[in-house]
Amino acid sequence: MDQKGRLAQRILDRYDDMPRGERRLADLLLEQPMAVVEHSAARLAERATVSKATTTRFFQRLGYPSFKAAQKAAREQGADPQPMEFGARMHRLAHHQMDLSQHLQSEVQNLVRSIEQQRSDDMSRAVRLLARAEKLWVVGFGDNYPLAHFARALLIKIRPDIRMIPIGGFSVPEEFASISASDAMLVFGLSRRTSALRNIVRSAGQAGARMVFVADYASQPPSPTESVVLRCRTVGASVFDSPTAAVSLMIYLCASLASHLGETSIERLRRIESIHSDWDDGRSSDW
Amino acid sequence: MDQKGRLAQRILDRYDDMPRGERRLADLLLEQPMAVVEHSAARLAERATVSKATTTRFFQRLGYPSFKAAQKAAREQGADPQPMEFGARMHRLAHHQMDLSQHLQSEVQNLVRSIEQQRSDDMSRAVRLLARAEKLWVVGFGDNYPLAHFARALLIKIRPDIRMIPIGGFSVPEEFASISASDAMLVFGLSRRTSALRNIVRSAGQAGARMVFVADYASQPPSPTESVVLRCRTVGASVFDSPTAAVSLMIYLCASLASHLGETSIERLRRIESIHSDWDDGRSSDW
DNA sequence: ATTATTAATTTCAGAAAAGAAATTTATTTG
DNA sequence: CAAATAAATTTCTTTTCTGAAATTAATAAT
Repeated sequence: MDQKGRLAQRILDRYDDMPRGERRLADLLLEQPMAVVEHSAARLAERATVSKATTTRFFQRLGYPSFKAAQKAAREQGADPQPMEFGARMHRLAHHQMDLSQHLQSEVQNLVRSIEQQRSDDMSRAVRLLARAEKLWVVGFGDNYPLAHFARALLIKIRPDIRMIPIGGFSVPEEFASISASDAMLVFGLSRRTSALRNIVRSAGQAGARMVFVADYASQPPSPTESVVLRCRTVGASVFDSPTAAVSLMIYLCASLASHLGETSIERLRRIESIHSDWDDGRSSDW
Repeated sequence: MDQKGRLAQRILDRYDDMPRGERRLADLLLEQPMAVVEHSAARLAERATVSKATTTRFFQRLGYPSFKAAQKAAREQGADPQPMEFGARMHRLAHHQMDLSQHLQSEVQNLVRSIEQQRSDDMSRAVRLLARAEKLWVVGFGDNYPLAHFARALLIKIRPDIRMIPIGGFSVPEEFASISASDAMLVFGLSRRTSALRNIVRSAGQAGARMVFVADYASQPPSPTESVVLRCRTVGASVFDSPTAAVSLMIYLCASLASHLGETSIERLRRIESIHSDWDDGRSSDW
């Protein structure tokens, strides 16, 4: 009935009733979607510490006639986006009534799964990387802009020199010119990635800046050395993708960063708080 | 140092090598941490569609001598996180109790509680109100600005005439002057509410505009007739308040609105999608 | 205190999963 | 084209998981 989706989609669809070994493969492939085209089935098995037999069964369970078939499909769709998704969403919008509990379930799953899958050393690498940076660039275009904005609002509370890209209506290259090898960049690339984003990432890489990518499972960010990829599940119960898990992860990331920075950031938070109360930006309960 | 970990922590520790049935229980308990004290082992089994035997084994695998022991431990440790004052937060930050599983639990609780408490007729009133409006104003200052921005990004996909306040560096009254009685306003007032916000709300009320407030539980928005208050839990596990639930609620609200608007919004979404692909703002999986 | 009731654990047999090895299929090389 | 090699799949066996039923422990009622 349903259109055969991308590999990641198929995995998520069946994730809940996969046995342990297959789940290991699932996790591996969600984390590294390219692995399926880059490695042999045997190598995948090895990396997931699972037998070759299990690997074969895994791809069969996903509905592929064979591993090769899955690999081929992935290779073809790899550069190509998922073509049918939009139509499917419209269909769902038109016919399904929105159901809060369904939404809740989906959201909680996004959260739980995203956080479950998070490698704690990735997280702490990200924190160290952001802490060490001289200037910190926060980048997000289109739908990712509010997310970037949100992250910046958190970051600016705990350390100085946080810059947004894009900003106002200013031309990006002019602003971006001042990036240096001692800087770090927090890049939001959920769902749609514009060429502007690609350009920036490339330039930042050339400038030698470290990067933290916030991505969904479907995408494959570049991974230069010393960059970190934080993946979020963004499945939406209806028309829209959900950045909820990404937001949540940012809160955790920033809290960790604050903790890592220690007294410096505490002092900064205090100062901000005191300025606020000077200005009487109320925390009172009435509006 | 730390006592035996919290339930959620233990679950996450072992999650990766849990068999399927136990994972069902794990998911259930991560999503509803209170379930372990509120229900019997048999009831948990039932809710996770798993046998009682599995439930027993599950808690044993987690290292508890028995289900009862786990329940007792949860009851003692389990009082859910209360909002803390600034000082307490600083203290916690300084003493570095950053724990992913705690964050997760707090976030899921925020989500679940926020959505559970939502009166469904409030939701649909909000939808109708936003659907009927001629122009739609989205308002959020300070920390609420990214949220407002995010909401606007969703709304503009499904209907025209969405205005942000504040915008750019423009003076608010000048922009705001064009509000009319046939307009509606979506107002974000989580945590800190500035005087600018109060002013706007007052003026909008005088102009006769309908309003949807997104507020936390601590605050008491004004409630003129025909306005709706959507409350969100924003308790953070660490330094920062968490707008996660608010984000999620906005997604639902906007999806419902899209559904309510029907063909109009579908058409609009299609147009947007097609413009995107014209411009080749890629949905490709590479960066 | 004894019994009745309910809840949790253990036992046990059948089902599912997983790996090793055998087999088949594809690919390379002579 | 055949043989050799490599890769994927199946088969077969062992191990792990699971639920039903039996057992034991806890709680309530008399």
